[in-house]
Amino acid sequence: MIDDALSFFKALANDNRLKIVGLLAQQEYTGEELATILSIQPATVSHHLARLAEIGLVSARADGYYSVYALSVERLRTLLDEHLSSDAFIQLTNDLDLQAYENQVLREYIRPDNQLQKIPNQINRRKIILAHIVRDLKPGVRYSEGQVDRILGKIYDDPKALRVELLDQKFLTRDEDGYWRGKLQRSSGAGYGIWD
Amino acid sequence: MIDDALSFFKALANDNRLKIVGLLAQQEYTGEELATILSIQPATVSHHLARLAEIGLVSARADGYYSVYALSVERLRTLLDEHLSSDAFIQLTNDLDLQAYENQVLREYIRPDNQLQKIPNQINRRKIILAHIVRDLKPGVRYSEGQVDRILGKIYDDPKALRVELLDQKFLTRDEDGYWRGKLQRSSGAGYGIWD
DNA sequence: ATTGTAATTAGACATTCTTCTAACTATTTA
DNA sequence: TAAATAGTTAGAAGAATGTCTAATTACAAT
Repeated sequence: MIDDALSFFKALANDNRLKIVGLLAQQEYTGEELATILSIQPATVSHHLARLAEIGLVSARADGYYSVYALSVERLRTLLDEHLSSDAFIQLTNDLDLQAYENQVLREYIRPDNQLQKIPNQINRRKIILAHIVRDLKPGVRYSEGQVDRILGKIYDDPKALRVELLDQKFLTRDEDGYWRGKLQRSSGAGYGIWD
Repeated sequence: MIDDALSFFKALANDNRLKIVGLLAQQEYTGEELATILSIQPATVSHHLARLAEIGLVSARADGYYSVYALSVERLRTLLDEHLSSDAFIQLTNDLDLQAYENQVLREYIRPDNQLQKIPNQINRRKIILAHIVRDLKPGVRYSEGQVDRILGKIYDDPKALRVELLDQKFLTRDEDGYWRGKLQRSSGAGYGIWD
């Protein structure tokens, strides 16, 4: 997936290869002609053509002892569609663990026995911890203050402080009838798509 | 022109930078988060973000001692338009001397005193020479065989051979009333555009 | 004020890439 | 058949790139 995109951009990330594509976009050329126009050695042209051929952008046809090179317009269209479509950029992250940072922060503050060591100072990390902890409350259920503190007390020795933080950061809501869990929110900035 | 296209493709010709673009296409991230998700050092992330910022693809906003990075969607659209439009590829050749090969062949076979040394064996080169020589005849004018040979004789000691070649390769046409110059043709394969 | 954190920069090291020359193959022409 | 030509491949040298560590800057919290 990302390897294909990478091959595509790498293939075009060179001035002589870009020039070759530009030339072949207008007409066919032999290797000798390309070498002369670009002022480089035939061997170098061969190398660049091979790289362009790797992604199917260029094809060769034999003509006597000449090779005549042509741009594959079909393939160019396909490649542009594949790697520059609205989803293409997002799919570049397919193999990544998007939760890696959150998990790292959780491991840092919550011990293996599930005890919170300390409420993080930085708002960033605090939110990650709170978003995790609030999952101990069931959504849609209303809790008394005592119930909340009992639940929080199982993972931290100052449940009141934890409760206040959860309220401050809107992970927990209260009214005269008690507390309930708010909707989960992202830890980072709001997401948005490339093409709206 | 080509430098801009080159910067664009080079900026995206790296796996970690592609991943960063993919991540930022979905939401904002801090450098620390990117480093964790990509499993690389913050310094390396900084370096890649700087390269993406060079072409305006990424912008940073300060938030405390964090920098929050965002993809510039506007800029991405502009870049795609600029470098992948129908003309973009053709304009990559703007600074090239497209006649370099023809000129080299001409220099090889025609001496400074404008005398043709020899008719090239290879069809390729022969055509280039003939296309050049036929310009000694005015388009639209009808010549007798004697007139043709007199003109060709000024640059080559066997005008008859030259005349036959010009006819063979269709640079010259004849009927019962005489000879006339054919339309000029390209030396290489037929040109075609990318998007028809 | 001091300490801690995120980010950047400089510099070093290793890897990748570009280009060349030289050797070799395939094809054509004398 | 021998010589000439276009192209490819292998290998080497130099340039560019990616990544790291260490030092530095900017900001924030105790």
